Amino acid sequence: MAASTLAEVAKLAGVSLATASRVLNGSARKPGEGIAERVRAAAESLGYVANAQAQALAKSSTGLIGLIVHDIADPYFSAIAQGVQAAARQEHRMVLLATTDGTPAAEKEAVVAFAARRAESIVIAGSRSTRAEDAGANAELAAELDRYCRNGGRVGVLGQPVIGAAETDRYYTVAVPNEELARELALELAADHEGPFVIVGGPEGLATSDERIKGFQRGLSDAGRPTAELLRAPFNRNGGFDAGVGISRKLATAEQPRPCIFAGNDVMAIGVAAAFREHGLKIPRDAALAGFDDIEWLRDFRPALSTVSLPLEELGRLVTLGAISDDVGPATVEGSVALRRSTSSS
Amino acid sequence: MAASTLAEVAKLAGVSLATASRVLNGSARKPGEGIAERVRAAAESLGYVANAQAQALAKSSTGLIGLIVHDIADPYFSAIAQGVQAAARQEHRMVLLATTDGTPAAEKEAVVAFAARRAESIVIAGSRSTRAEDAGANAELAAELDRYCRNGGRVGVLGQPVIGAAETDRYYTVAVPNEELARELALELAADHEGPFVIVGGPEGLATSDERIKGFQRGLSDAGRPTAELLRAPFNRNGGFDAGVGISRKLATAEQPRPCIFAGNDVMAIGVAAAFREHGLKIPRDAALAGFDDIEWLRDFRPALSTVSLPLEELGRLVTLGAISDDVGPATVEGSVALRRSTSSS
DNA sequence: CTGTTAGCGCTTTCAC
DNA sequence: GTGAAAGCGCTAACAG
Repeated sequence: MAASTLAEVAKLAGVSLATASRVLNGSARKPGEGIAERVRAAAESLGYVANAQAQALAKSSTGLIGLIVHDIADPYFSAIAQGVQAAARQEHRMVLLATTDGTPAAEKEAVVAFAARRAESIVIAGSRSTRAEDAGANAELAAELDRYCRNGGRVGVLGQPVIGAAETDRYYTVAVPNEELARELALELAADHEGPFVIVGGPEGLATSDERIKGFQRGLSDAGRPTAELLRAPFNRNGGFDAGVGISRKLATAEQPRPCIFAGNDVMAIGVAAAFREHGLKIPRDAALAGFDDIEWLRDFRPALSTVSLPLEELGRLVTLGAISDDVGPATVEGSVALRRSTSSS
Repeated sequence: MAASTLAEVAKLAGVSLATASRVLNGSARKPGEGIAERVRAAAESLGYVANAQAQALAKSSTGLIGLIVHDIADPYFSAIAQGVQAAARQEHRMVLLATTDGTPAAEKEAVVAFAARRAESIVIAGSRSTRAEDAGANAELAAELDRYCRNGGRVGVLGQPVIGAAETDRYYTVAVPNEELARELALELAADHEGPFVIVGGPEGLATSDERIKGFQRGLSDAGRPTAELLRAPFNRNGGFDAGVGISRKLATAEQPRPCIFAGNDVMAIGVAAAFREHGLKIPRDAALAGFDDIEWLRDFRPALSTVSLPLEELGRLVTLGAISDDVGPATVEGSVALRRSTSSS
């Protein structure tokens, strides 16, 4: 990567390094227009492109922002990434991407890599794990993040605060009101569903999933309904599918009342629906089905999926802005229940 | 971003900068284990994280790879990004992300930014535009890319080669056989569809779209069928929807034979299907419908969409590997026609 | 307004 | 094996 240097440009233009720097890369002091013109011409003719590494080193500011997601191919995360990218662009930052499959250990590695690159902010999206076996890795992640903050970094967290983080004033958290929204969903669902409720949740300890489950149960309880049966499965499409297979079998075996299934997120719900189809069952005829997230690419799915709308891209924007500047007030996220055909009465 | 420096570590360990460097960051010469241990301890106690910027400057190699996509929220691109990310990780590189909405001007800007960051390779995904009005911007993009190559960069191109690129030996292109695959699709479709064919393509000049259209028409012709009517719309879900509305209206107006619609990509096809639904028309009853790409998140859509499967993630992996190392042979992409329910006979 | 001169943090010959 | 010193390309005081 050997492009021409500022020194070469300066020499060609017959000026000093400092002057060349001043005209090419912004500075308070503006050199005379005649000189400036010569420098620009020289730069142009040499195809000069400033070395951002060197600039970063010299002024210790990189304009980099690190983004950590579980899986960039997951529409949930790619929508968020879009928002992050938009905000970064608006603020003249570049984004460094890392995917981790949600494992705290990989997240920690990503933080180290970003810290090495001297990213000015790190945005970390995706649910934290509260499982006992992840406690160690979580602590390491928090420690790494704290160290990063102590060295001047800022971090934006989407969802739940990082477990065990200390330097809290350098964290900007945009919390998603999972629990409250899930409660509202349960309330609305309970209003016109007679039968029993079943929850298809993610693995225990996945914070987002746990919050949604908890909120949904609470809503049910508030509506005077019995607690829902809880099924656990991977928090993705196939997890939903597997759970759906189980439910379908049960429905086929015995004469059971029509259940209302709440899946922890939209893609799980889609999995449940797919399993139902394979077993000749129909939604909403044989079961009501609701998801969470309102993923854009799933909106054309039929029957239209009842879900909770989340402004994913906006979330990404907000957390990024908050992670860049420290005078961004706390953001409140508005989600809303969207009842559609998958939970209609029959 | 002021972390502790190598110098501090060296001082604490009571060794020279050089030695500290050798033990902390790999080097051919291995200092004695006793010394090494002291250095490591010092680094650990100071929470030392090497400054990648400084390293990059010193050894002029950044380990950065730039990725340019139209829209990271589009499942087509996010699948590719996943592959790019995987390859980058495997090769110990970090990826810098830029989104451009497909405008050559923004792509050029991204290239400049990556060049400034001294990214070692740039992967550029997404269709090139062959429209006359983009010619200028395309030329600038090609010029920028060429300059980047001349300065030692390598570029990986997914889809069509960059128009007007000169330094071709530093480009690694993974071409998608759009035309041939579209032709195969047409051939298979023609085998059991009686009625007329309609193509819902992207705007004229969008290379990917144009290739698919051309291949499809050729396949039709090879099958002894008349040329399909061609509708143009934005190359996304809403473009498909709008085109679908038009087709639905026409179908409703006059008594027409059941058409077979080929949409330029899956999301357009989904748009067409949505429009049909809104007009009370059913697929495949009132029209056969096929897409292209076989987007993973759309596989649970019903009726199952006939399409052409493309190994998107693998494609991302391949271009990236090719853009990193120059001894990666040309890759051949295998796509395959997947006929499903959306084009079944009735 | 322009030029000189220290660094920024690290790698890497080259001596010892 | 270890250390001293010269950069890598650029910015930012500080002089002139």
